Amino acid sequence: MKKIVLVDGNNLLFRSYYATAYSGNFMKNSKGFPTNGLYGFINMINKIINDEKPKYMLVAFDKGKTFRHEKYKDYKAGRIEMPNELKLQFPKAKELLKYMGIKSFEIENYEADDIIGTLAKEVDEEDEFNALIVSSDKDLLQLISDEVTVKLLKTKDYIMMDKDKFKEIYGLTPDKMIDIKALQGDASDNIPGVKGIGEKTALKLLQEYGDLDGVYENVLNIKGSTGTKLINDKENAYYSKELATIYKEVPLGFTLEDTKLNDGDLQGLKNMYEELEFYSFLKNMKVQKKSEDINLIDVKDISELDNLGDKVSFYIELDKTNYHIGNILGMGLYDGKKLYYVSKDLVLDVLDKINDKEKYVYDYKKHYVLLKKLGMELENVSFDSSIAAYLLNYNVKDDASYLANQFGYDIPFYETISKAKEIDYDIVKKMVCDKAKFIYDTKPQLEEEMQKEDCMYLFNEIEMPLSVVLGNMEYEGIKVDKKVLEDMSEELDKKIEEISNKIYELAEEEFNISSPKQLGDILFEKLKIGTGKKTKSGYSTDKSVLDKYRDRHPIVPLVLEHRMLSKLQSTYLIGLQGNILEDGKIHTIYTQTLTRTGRLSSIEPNLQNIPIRTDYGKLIRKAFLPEDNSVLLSSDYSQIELRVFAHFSKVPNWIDAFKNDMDIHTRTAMDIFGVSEKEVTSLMRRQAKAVNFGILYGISSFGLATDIGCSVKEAKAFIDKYFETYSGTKVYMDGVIKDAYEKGYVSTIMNRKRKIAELNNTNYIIRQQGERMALNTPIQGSSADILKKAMIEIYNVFKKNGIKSKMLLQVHDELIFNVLENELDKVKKIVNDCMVNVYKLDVPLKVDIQTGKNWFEAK
DNA sequence: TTAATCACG
DNA sequence: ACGTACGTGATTAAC
Repeated sequence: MKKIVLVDGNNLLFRSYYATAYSGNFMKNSKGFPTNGLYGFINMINKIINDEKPKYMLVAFDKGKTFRHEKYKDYKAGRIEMPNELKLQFPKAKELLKYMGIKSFEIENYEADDIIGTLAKEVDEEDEFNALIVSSDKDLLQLISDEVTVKLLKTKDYIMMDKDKFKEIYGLTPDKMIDIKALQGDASDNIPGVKGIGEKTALKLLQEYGDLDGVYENVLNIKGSTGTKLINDKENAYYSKELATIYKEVPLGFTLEDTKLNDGDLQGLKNMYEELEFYSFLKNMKVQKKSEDINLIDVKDISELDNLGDKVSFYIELDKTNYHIGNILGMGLYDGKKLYYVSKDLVLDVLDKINDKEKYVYDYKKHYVLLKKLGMELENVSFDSSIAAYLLNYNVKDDASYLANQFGYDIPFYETISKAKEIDYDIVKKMVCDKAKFIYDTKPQLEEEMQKEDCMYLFNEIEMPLSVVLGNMEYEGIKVDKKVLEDMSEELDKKIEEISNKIYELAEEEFNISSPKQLGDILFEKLKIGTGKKTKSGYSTDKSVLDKYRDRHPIVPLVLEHRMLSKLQSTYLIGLQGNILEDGKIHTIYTQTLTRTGRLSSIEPNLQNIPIRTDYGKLIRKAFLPEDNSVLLSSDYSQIELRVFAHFSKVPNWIDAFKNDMDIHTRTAMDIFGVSEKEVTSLMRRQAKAVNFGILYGISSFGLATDIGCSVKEAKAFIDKYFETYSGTKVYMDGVIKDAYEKGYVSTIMNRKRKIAELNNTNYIIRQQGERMALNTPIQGSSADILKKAMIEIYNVFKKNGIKSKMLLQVHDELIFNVLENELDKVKKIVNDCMVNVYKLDVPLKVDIQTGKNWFEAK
C-alpha cells in the first residue's frame, strides 16, 4: 500500500498564525513582512514528513466555497475577515511547498476540506492507496474509513483517529460526524445546529436513534426540553447537516499518483528562508552536496604544492571568532583543480610559499591580522568574497558558511565546531576545504555582479585596500592604563552605593534600581510621580521619561545619576578591563561588512562609543594612552554630513556658508528667522541645529517636536519654513525618494548601493521608514566613503614617507593616531591634507586636529 | 533569547 | 489616522 498524506493547508497556517499572533506584535522579518504563520507552518510540514515519511503528499488550500445552499450568504457573513498579515503569508506558504517538492492545490469555489474529501473518496474507491489526513478540524473526521485515518492535531500533541478510535470516543461510526454537527453546531464554522444542544446530548441522541433522520422520526418520544428544542430548530438541523457535509466531487484534474513528492528546488527554498530570515531552518537544511568528489590532499610537505596553479583560494578556521585571541585549526586551499588541507603547523610555511600567487579569500582582514601576528605580511590578495557580497547587498555574517549556503553550498555552520566539547578535525578539514572551494568557484559570479552594479571601484580602490589599513589598526591596538580604570571603578562603586542608599531611603524599600520593571513600580505605583505609561511589560523608565519628572520627586535625579554611573561602571570601566590583552592594549575588530550605510562598526570592544558627552564619562578617555615618546592625535571632520548634504542639495546659502567657514547652525538660524548674525540667540541656534540634524535623518514633525520640546504643530511650521527658505532641500529630498522608489536602492558618491525593500512594503509606516533610510543613507554613506578613502591615502603616504606613527582608531568622522613626538608636525600636515583633499565636493572639507598625552586631552 | 536602556557618530 | 527621527554595540533583567 502507498500512503498519501493530505494536509489542510489553511488549517495549518491559521493555527500557527493565531498561536503567535497575540497582542498584534508578532514575528516579522527585518523588512516588516509577517512570518509568524509561516514559521509554524514549515515546522509542522517538516514534522509531518519526518514522522510519516510519506512518498505522496498534498496540501490543500481554500479558494472560496461552493454555493450549495441558499443560506450560504449567512454562512459566509458569519466568518471573520482574515487579517492582512495572515493573508500575505499564504502565497509564500504555497511557494515554499513548491520548493520543498510538495504538491499544493486550490481551486475556485472550493475549500481545502472539499479537496481532501474528494481525494479521500478516491482512496476509498481504489486499492493502491491509504490516506492520512492532517488537521485540527474535527469536521474532517467524517472522512475516516478503513483506508482513511485522521491525525487530529491538538495544542501540543495529536490523536490518531481511525474507525476504532472514533467509535471509542463518540460511540458512533465516523460518517455520523455530520449528524453530530447537525445537532451540536459549530460556532467557529458558523454552523448553527440545534440551539441548546451540546456535544453530550447530541451523542446520546445519535447513539439511541442512529442518525438525524432517526432522531426526528422519534422526536415526539423525546421528553423534556430537548424534544422542544429539536422541533423548534428542525430546519436549522438539516441545514447544518448540509453545511457540515464535505463535498467530494471537486474537479481535481490530477490523480493520486500525481501527488508524489519531487526534488523541489533547493536553491529556491534557501533563498526563501533567507528572505524570511528563518536561519534555523537554513541551518538544519539537508542540502545537496556540492563539494563533489574532488580528492582532498592532506598536505604533509610543502613540496606537494610545487605544481599549484597561479590563482588560489584559501580559508583558515580558528577556534574562536575573535582572531586577536584565536588559534588556527587548519587551512583549506584550492587552485581550481585540487583541494588541499593544510594542518595548523604547516599553514605559515605554505602561505609563505604561495605569497606571490594571486589569492582569493573570505574575510581578508581576519587573515591579514592573523598572519601578521605570526610574523607574516599577507600579500597579493585580490578578492574577498565577504566584501563583494556586502557591496552587493547579500546578507554577510562572519561565518563564510552563511554566504556559501546562499549559493547552494552545504557547509556546516561554525557552531558545529565551536560548540562541540572537542575539536573534530575531520569536520574542520572538510569545512575549510569546502569554504576554499566556495570562494574560488563563486568569485566569477560575484565579480560579474559587481561589474553589473558598477561597484568595482569601491571594491578595488576602497574596501580591499581598507582591509589592510584596518588590519594594521587592529593589530596595533591602543594602549590602556588598567590602573586608571581600576581606580575610577573603585570610586564609582562608592558613589553608586551612596546613591543607591539615598534612593532606597526615598523609596522606603530596597529594590533593584537596574530593573526597569521594579523601578517603574516604585516610581509610578508607589511614589506616583506621574502617569508616564508606555511599552508592554510595564512602565517606560528611560531617560526621556525620567527627565520630564526630574522636578517631581527628589528620587528622579538620583535614579538618573545612578543610571549614568552604573552604565559607566559596567560597560566601560569593568567591560574594557576585560578587553585588555597581554600586551596591555585593546585590539578592537572593525566589522567592515555589516552596516547598511557603509560605515564601519567596532566590536569586542566597541571603541566607537567611548563616553564624551558628559564631563564625568569623558574621564574614561584618560585611560587611553600613546606609546613612549608619542602623543595621541585626533583629527575629525567638521560637520561632514551637513557638508555632504549641502553638496547634494546645492543650497546656495549653505555652500556660501561653508565656503566662508561660517557656523552652519547660526547661518541656518539667520536664514529661517530672517535676522542678522548678531541677533541669533542661543535658542534660535539650538532650534536651527535640531532641524539641520532632522534633515539628515529624514525629518518628521513629531521627531523634531520631541527633540526641541515643542508641539508637533510648531515643529511642522518650522519644517515648512525651512523648506521655503531652502527650496533646494525639498527638491533634492523629493528626488532621492522618487529615485529610490524607481530603482529600489539609493547610492552614495562612490556608488555604494543600499537596496531598500521597505519601500515595497504594503504597510505605510514601514514605507515611511524606508523613505527615511533612503534620505539618510546617501549622506551617512558618502561621509563614510570619504573617510575610508582618506584613511587609505594617509596610510599610503605614511608608508611612502617612512612615517612610524600609526593610525589607531576610526570613529565615523574622526581618526586617532599614535604620533611620535618628532613626527608631529609632519603627521599633522599629512593627515590634514589627505582628509581635506581626498574628495572634491561643492563645499570645502574641514578638519580639526588636537593632540594630547591621552585620549581625554586629544579631544 | 529578547527587550529595555544608554553609550557613540 | 496612522506612530515616527539615521546608523551602531554592550549590559542587564527577565523570560
